[in-house]
Amino acid sequence: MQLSNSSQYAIRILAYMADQKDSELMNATELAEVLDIPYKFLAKIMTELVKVGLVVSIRGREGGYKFEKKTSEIMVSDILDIFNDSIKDEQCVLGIGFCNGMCKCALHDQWMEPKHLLQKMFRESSLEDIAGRGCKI
Amino acid sequence: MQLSNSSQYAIRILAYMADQKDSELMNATELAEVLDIPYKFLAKIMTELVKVGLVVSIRGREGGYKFEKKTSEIMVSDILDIFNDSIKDEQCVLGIGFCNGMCKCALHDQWMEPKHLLQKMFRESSLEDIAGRGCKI
DNA sequence: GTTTAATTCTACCTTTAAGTAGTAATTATA
DNA sequence: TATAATTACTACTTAAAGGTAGAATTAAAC
Ligand code: SF4
Ligand code: SF4
Repeated sequence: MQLSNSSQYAIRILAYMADQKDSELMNATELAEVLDIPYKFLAKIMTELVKVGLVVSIRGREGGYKFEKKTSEIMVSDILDIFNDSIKDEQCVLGIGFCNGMCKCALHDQWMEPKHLLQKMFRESSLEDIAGRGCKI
Repeated sequence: MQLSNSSQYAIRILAYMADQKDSELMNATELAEVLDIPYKFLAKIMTELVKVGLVVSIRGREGGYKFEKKTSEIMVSDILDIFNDSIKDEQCVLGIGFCNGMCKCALHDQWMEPKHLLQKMFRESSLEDIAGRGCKI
């Protein structure tokens, strides 16, 4: 009942980047150091973020990563999607989900409300919301 | 963002057992067959359920498993606890949770409500509630 | 052009969850 | 007492996630 490591790292990376508005371009070495994420693993994650178009990479000397879109337009759910961690509409709490609407277990209806709250939270919170408070996550 | 396989299986097993009130004692072979869970894996899970005292096992010929407590007294969260899948009070949505109360990200407060709903749901739903509807989960 | 600081790629290693196999122990029943 | 049916135990294998290493590639700077 938790996000994958990759999602957690990705969120922390992007939130940190969003915080450093002044220095547009951030390199992997610094990110890994300050966020205490294994350098190579971070690089792997960054590559995925680039592939999916959230950030762009500038290769070569003086290179680094920067946002492709405004941080207010990048939602947490966009990040979770990449690592297949977002909550699908049809997802059962238990993860079982054979049961059809006709024959519901006691949890079925109770799950709707927290599910919607979570989806709303992930879909409506942008990186700008998460960062921009002067504190690291 | 999902329960482990073991938790899912355990819930399905116990829910099925709860449904079969007539035949008190259920054996692993039948459970594995009807629930379509690998026999050996099921046996392993059952051993854990026995260890933790949710069910008792009768060994030897004509043996099997039966509940130790009333199914109305076994809560979903009791099962999740066994496989370390329940939602801890201090658990952050993102799973990060370095952040103290002083410096909260935008998700921090939004997470409280769905978290409490989920905890309540797991803690207050018994096996009797989940089963007893004539449908398999 | 060469050097150098940076990203990217491919392939591998490690750890944990999931699943399997075989055998020992237990007990009702014939 | 022998047999068959059943759980318990120990150890292994497989699959997936998490993480690492090193070479290849890129492009600024000199
Ligand atoms: S009825 Fe229960 S087990 Fe089935 S899909 Fe709904 S919540 Fe999941
Ligand atoms: S502030 Fe955000 S990241 Fe930190 S513990 Fe709270 S929810 Fe988690």
